[in-house]
Amino acid sequence: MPARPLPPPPDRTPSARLAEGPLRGLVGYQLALATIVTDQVFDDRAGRELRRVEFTILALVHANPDVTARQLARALAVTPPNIALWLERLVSRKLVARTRSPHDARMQHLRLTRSGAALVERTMAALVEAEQATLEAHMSAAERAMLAELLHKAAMARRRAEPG
Amino acid sequence: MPARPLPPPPDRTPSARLAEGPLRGLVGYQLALATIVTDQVFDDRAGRELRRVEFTILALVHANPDVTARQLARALAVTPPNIALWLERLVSRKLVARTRSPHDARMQHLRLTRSGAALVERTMAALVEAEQATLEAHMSAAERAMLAELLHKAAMARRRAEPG
DNA sequence: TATTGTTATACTCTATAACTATA
DNA sequence: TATAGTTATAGAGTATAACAATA
Repeated sequence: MPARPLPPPPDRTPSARLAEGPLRGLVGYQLALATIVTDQVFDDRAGRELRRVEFTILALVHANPDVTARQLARALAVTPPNIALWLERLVSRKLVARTRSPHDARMQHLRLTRSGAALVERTMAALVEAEQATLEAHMSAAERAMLAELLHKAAMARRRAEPG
Repeated sequence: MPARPLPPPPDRTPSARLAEGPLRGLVGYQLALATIVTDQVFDDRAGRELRRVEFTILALVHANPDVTARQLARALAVTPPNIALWLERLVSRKLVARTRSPHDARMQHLRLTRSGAALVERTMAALVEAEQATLEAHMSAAERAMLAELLHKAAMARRRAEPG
């Protein structure tokens, strides 16, 4: 029979065509490789204006007006000192506004400024579009939605490190 | 009607119950949160012996005997200087053996030592078991397999930074 | 001249501990 | 005594540039 170019074997890493072996079914490993793609998407479309953590903080504050730093830290599994550092940068860029809680002066409530809201909305739209454009060659819209849904379920398995 | 405890609204972050808003469908965001879970799994079950990158390198070398450092760097999107650092640590722990290529003396082929192979096999089994135990309350085995499959598809969308 | 791998180095990000202010 | 937030600081990880050896 005539020679023909062999199709590359399945179950191989992107970019280097290495066999994955038992890594193939390991969720943690596949997460790490998929994250390379979404990190590229973010860096291309938003990396000049925001870090990934910064974007996520802005988006969560946008969806949860008057959230506190502690709540953000828990949601993102970032330590309180580090949340304080990121918030400091966002506040100094006038993207986030802090106000002391009238009920408990230890807490401060966070809100986006007008420019913060504009930035996060613009960035969100760009990222949704870029994710779609990047992934659509390899998976359908339904598969993308299913992926986000399954990731959400997996994320719910997080062990609680701190109370409340 | 009688008061009853309200069920928590859906589409909220783990651990802090923040609304996700449009983040809900953003694959990159859900990846980051799901990664928190698998990182916990890894740290609990393997973190005392190996870093995540180290485990992945060992597993890829195991599945691809005589792979080169450059191939590993491409597969994992790690820069060549950093792969050299990780390999140096693994070689000094006698988990990986380097041999110069007879065909091209610039390259070196990597293989696991006996103890490297034993370690990666033991760790792999522990991680598979721990992932299952951690995720099974929130998703079925079929959903886990689907998740790994969709992640693999997403990972294939990686943009090539360097030639072949 | 290009490629593999390494060394040197600076930078970013993170974690831990200690501190202030409030409850 | 506990909690929210911050400051100080050390460590881990990463990236860039420059270099050596080989092709």
